[in-house]
Amino acid sequence: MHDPFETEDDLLLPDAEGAAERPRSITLKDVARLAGLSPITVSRALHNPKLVKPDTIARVKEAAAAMGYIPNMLAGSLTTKRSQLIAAVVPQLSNSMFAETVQGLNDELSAHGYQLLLSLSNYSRQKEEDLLTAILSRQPDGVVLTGITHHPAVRKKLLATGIPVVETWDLTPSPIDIAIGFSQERIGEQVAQYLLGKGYKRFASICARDERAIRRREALEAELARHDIAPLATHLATPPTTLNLGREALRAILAAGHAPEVIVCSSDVLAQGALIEATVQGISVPDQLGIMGFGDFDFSAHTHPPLSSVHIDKRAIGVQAARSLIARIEGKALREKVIDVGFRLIERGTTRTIV
Amino acid sequence: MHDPFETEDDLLLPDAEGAAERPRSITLKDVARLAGLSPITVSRALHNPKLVKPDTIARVKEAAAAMGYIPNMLAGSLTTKRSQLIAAVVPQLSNSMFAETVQGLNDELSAHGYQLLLSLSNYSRQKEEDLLTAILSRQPDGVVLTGITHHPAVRKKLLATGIPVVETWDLTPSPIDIAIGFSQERIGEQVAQYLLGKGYKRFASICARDERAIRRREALEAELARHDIAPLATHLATPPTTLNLGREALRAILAAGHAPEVIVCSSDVLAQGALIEATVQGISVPDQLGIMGFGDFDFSAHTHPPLSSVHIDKRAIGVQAARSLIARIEGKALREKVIDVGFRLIERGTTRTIV
DNA sequence: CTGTTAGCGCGTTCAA
DNA sequence: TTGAACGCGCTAACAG
Repeated sequence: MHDPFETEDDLLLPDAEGAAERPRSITLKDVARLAGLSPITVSRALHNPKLVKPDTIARVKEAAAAMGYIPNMLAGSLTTKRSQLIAAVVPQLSNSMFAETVQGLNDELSAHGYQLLLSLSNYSRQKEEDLLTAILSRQPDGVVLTGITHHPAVRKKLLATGIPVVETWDLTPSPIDIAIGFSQERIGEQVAQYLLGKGYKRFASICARDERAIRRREALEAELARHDIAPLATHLATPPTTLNLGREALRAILAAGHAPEVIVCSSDVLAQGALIEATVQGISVPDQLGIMGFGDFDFSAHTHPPLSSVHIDKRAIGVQAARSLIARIEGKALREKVIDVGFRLIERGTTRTIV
Repeated sequence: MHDPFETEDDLLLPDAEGAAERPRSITLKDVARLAGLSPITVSRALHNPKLVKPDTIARVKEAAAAMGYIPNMLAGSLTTKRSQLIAAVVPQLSNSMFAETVQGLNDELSAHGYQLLLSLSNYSRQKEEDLLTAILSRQPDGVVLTGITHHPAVRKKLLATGIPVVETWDLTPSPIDIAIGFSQERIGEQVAQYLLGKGYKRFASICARDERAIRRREALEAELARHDIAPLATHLATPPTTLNLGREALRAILAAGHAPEVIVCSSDVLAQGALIEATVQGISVPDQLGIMGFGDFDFSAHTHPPLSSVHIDKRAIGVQAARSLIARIEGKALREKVIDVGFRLIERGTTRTIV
């Protein structure tokens, strides 16, 4: 097969001074002219080869390659009403669990010919709403949101466009369209029960200023309350949660004179920070202090001692979101609009093993 | 101001069965009709208000809000040839330094009204090339790539379109368009010199199978060779680099009977793993074993002992990439096509302080 | 300040 | 199996 570029020895270099004068781009028409066909035949040869004679296809492909033809999807999507674009809004990428979800989402979308338009809301409802308008103006085939609480206009706009939507990292009986996540409340409750079962009585927590983390903590405290236990202290940390925030939080809690038996963290990153701080201060974990994390990061099994945590399949949330969206776009009926990916308490070395 | 949605009590719910029948979307024409104006006036009122009388603008805005009008950017971009879209290709997001760069890129782009089309290449040149075609078909105003080595077709296509391009995380005298990064070679060399200066003689390394990491290691070994030192062992790890990979690597190196004085890691994540493994094995760091990381992650200053590392401003690479691209798009002349963001050796507790 | 005309590049629809 | 006409929704260019 011949090199499609061998005749191109006159490539234009981008212009260093001022706006680059882009060469007028090659269109379907140009290819058609070279191949001696009509534009529509070229279009079909490229996207719907069954309708075209094999040698015509060959002629088209050769012409397209020779000219370095790249289709203009803006124009295509304008007619077909399909953009092959999925938009996702997550709070943050640095130091967050969402990077894994975005990775999963991307991988699955990519495998199905979709592309990802990514926006970061920085945990701001207003920002999310602003982003959404810009997003919808790109006519995405689907939208992935983080969480279930949004600016009221978000729900309204999304319902008005009728576009498939997945809300992630949480569950709700009344999703905008589809929800894929897990119950914060059940986690809080089960963590409480687990730790109570271990005989812990004096609780503290280090919690990110993140709506879901807060709901988990509230559920935990509610369960403690049912056992007549009030938490000693809660330290709030603004995301992104870093290891140092965990260290500082534990330091602050201890400096305030609290002596918790166990400390519940809203992220393993914070938990690892607490673990290091405890180690540095000569507090033995788990003998003198238990530490419970969240997220089961891939470092969590390998700290010393390894972190007890709550496992969430962060990647699966993204993969599943992509699948549901694609199914919806392709008109397949969904088995369920609310998918619970669950969670698993992981007992490791930072919580005591004997009661 | 009146609620734009209060008259909308007939929102269509997405159809659970089969493809959603989307309501025909509201266009500029619809808004124009309601406002009693021509479409172009509405367009101007929305995007070029200086050309329009204030009360006309008010009428337009009211009509647009009442109808829940969302512009169709595909159509707009088709005419203007400007998509307000920047495409970025990075190898991975999970557990990688690129998440920070993407975050910086996004934040800066977002502040200037651009959106981000994100693709992940999984360190594959071929995948990058495949992605690029899909990317270019969206008519992005600019492209951000990771690294300076690409499939030959990548350079060709990019030059042919004349689109602004930034290559990141590395430097080269001959970028496709713009390069923003740092010199792998100088890092390898300086790390070698720094460690030699500390009196280390027996070196091992844990290195990701990543082109840039490998070049850093090679530069380090070249510098060692100049001092007649051959490294004892190199352990290669496939990205994403996890803490456990670092632990395993150190274990493997020791099990093979090597007794390095210092171990150079291509990422702080690996370094932290090595640190933990050393601690677990009762090897005192830095007394019996020095550990040098790379990347200066935000946990690195807070491990115990804190990690010596090479600081890279990962976020700045993204921010700077956005700025250069935007400048280019707006036709401003760039001061330089190759921007060295530099690096800084950070001496902390995992390398010995006395010679 | 506002409107008319034309066309961006493509795919749907209908016809041959 | 191929083609012609048309329109997707918008804005540039020109007019008034």
